[in-house]
Amino acid sequence: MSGRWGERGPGKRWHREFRGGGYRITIPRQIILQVLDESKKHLSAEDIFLKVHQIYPTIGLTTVYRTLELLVGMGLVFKFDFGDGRARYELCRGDDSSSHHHHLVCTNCGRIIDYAEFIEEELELINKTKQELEKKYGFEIRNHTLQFYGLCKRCKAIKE
Amino acid sequence: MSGRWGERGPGKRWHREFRGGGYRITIPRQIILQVLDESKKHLSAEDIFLKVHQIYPTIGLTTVYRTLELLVGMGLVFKFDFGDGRARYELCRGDDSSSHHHHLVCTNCGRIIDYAEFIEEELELINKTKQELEKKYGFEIRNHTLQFYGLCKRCKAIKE
DNA sequence: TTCCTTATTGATAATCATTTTCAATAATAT
DNA sequence: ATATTATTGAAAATGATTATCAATAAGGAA
Repeated sequence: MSGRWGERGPGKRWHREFRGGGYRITIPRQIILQVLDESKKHLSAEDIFLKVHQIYPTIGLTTVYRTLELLVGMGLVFKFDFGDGRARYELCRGDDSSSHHHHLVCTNCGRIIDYAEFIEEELELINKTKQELEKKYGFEIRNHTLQFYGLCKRCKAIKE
Repeated sequence: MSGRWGERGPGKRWHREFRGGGYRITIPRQIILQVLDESKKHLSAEDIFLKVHQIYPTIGLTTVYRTLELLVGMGLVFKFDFGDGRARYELCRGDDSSSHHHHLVCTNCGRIIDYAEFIEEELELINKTKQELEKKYGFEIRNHTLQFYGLCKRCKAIKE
């Protein structure tokens, strides 16, 4: 409320990543990170803009886009797409089970389900694949998505 | 060359799917399908437009978009996204190994690699997951993607 | 075949998410 | 405190995709 994130809040938390890259730690950036940190779900740029706007009304949508681009480049945020024309963003949270991006997407209504079944097994295979691909193609892999597309129960029923 | 696709070419091939849905089999649709069928790679709408244009110069970009949307809805074409702001389209070719959508995407330069390593193992696990998810969530799953994001060899080198 | 109905087409304009531009502002180093 | 320069936000520009609408053509009926 009293605007001193720089002392012990999110501002401090990513201090190294920012200053190491020559980037400044600004209020808008701190609040965007705070919003991402407090949200579990895949947010669109506008979702983020609206949430930040409640805390910091002078924020501009442009700044949100720019900051997200920066954070993606820094590897702090993961950007992905469900095919509905708007990108989604999510804070990277290490390799634990809360950071996987495995979804079930309805191509008709756009509904998205984060599933957790087989996550352990999947992550094991994916990790193995990842290492092999990094070696073979010289990539530095930072993230992955596994998405299933189809019709959700409701849309399937509507279409008979 | 002599434009008689309706006799034994692609026009005939998807006759059932079209007429069954009440859709008409038109020249533009046949050529779009022909182009998709002859292309292995994930094409953007504009890629497809340009290829169709060489065969059928009066084609309009609008028709390409509309037809692709129709084909996606019919389940004949798979639409997906690499995060570069334009959708890609690919003809569905059954469940064989030529129809997987497993990619390695460079988030810096946009390079895309279709990899084939571990495909068998992956498909096995994915198929198992798919069936479980269909049962649990009532989805009718039609497709999936598995994508790894990161920096390609070249971009990694440039950034030190 | 010829005509009729209506889905489809293609040019154009409209949308919508994302980027670019640029003068004003604010975060750091000195 | 001050100078330097990254960052911001408003507004305009971009680029992919979608909606509009009169003209055309596919497929069924006569």
